[in-house]
Amino acid sequence: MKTSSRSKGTVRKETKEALKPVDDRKLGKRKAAVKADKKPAKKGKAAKKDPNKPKRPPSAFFVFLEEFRKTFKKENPDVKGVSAVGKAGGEKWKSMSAAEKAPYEAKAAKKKAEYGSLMDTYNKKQLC
DNA sequence: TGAATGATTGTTCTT
DNA sequence: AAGAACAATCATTCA
Repeated sequence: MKTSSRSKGTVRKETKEALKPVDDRKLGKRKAAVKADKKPAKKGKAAKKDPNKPKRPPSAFFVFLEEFRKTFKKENPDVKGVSAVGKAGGEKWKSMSAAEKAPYEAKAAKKKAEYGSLMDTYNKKQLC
């Protein structure tokens, strides 16, 4: 459903240039396919480049995943690995309708608002 | 023993 | 406009 969730207005029309740059991500291996190859998602600190850089708020998908993980693990206590929940969650996420994602998006929207505030502070620091 | 990885999508920043 | 990077989780795995 591309129903376009871009109701934000960021891109009003942009003609047909961004009609669909690429949607065949194949979802096979996001590692090198989606991005070159950089995932310092270590446990310590992934990006400690900027001390004031606020962490990005969890997206609607993450919010849903957070709750989904509990349910999934609860019904599948034998599940091993985060990829299992990730795949299951991603599959279900796509199966969900906009109405179902609404509450999750609402939360994500709120996070974005708070993140915006932090960004303002971060911007001031960067501004020298 | 300890640190790193893998997998999901989304959002946001940076160029 | 387009690309690149990172957000959480947790069992498994390499040295």
